[in-house]
Amino acid sequence: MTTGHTTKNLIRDAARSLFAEHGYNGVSMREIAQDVGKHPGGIYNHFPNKQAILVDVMQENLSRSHEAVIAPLNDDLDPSHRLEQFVRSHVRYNIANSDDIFIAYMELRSLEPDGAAHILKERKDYESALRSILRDGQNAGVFKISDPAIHARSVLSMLAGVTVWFRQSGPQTPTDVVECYVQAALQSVGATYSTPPER
Amino acid sequence: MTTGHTTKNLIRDAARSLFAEHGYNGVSMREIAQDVGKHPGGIYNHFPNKQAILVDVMQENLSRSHEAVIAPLNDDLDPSHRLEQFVRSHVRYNIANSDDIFIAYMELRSLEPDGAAHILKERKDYESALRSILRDGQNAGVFKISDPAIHARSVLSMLAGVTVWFRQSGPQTPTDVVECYVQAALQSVGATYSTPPER
DNA sequence: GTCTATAGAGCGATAGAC
DNA sequence: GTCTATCGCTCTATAGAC
Repeated sequence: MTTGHTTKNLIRDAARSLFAEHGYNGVSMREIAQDVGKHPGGIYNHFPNKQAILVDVMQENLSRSHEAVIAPLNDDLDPSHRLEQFVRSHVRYNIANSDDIFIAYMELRSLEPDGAAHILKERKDYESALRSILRDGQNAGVFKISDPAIHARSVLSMLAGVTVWFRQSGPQTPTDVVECYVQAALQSVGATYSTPPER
Repeated sequence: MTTGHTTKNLIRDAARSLFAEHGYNGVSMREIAQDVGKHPGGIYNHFPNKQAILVDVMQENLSRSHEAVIAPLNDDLDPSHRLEQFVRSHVRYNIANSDDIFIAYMELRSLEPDGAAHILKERKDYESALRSILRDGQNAGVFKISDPAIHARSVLSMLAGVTVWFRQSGPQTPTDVVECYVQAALQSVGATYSTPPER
């Protein structure tokens, strides 16, 4: 996913994959080094310590997901279509970057306080973008929700779940899965969902 | 949560709490021992190794949640009310046992193959109980879902998310939160949700 | 920038006295 | 069943040659 084959990027890519599979505490610097074909000490020429690799992986994901999901949101759309736009690009991003999403959810607790503060703030921004869509829809009377904050979190955890089970090699195509989650997410806040045009 | 204050139960309780906070790989036998006021070697009088503690914690959760959520399901009810019954008891259980739910989702990858096989089977049974409710509702024409299997997983991950943020000390009461998730879950499969009687 | 070598600490697990 | 003591191993991180 990272562009450029510098050693630093190779280390980040290897760490992302290993962290997603075994967890931050389940991966050693030796394993990361071996994955990029280098010797253990060499990693410290590119990152000051193990924690910095985790922070780097998480921050890269946050900026990429912001660019892919939050930035394109069109404020001129009505709440239902804005929500649909959000959910569709969010699920697409989750499927295409499942390792990152898995890490974002699982390894918050592995962050030391300094890194955690910045990353938690970016996560809050992401959550509040969805929450404001839900609030608009509630005020406009097109959503049926009793608490926008809780419904925002419930939608996000629902959509994060796709990374746990979806595999490109499985029976469903990404497009099928995206459409299914769009339906579930829109319906969960009481928005009307209409089947997309036949493909 | 475990009844009886035998040393074995105290070890299991301490491990559950520590595993939920720092992850299986982030907790040492020494920390568990210190939490129960014993010395490290003493744990091995009650469990053969660290992995056995994790398996024990997970299995206890599976049997308790089965008893609390799956066993009471009333097959005579129509799909909508059966789903509502499932979701309500499931969310209640998740809130009251958030450490267990967190561990069940996060530490599957920390299980060695032997323990994983049995626990994955019980999880599949749990998921298929929900899936069969969804299929019944789909066949009866009362749910709007394009794939019962995906919607079942999406409901379960939505409901598991409550453990990430809900705290008893927060602004919402458990009853409020349960009701909100019941609404979101029922609406997500296109079932009609009517506000519960005023309390 | 990459290597070898290793320091220093913490890990799971065991042995044996009581 | 609990203690003390310790083995053998792996970990993160550093030092210094090339």
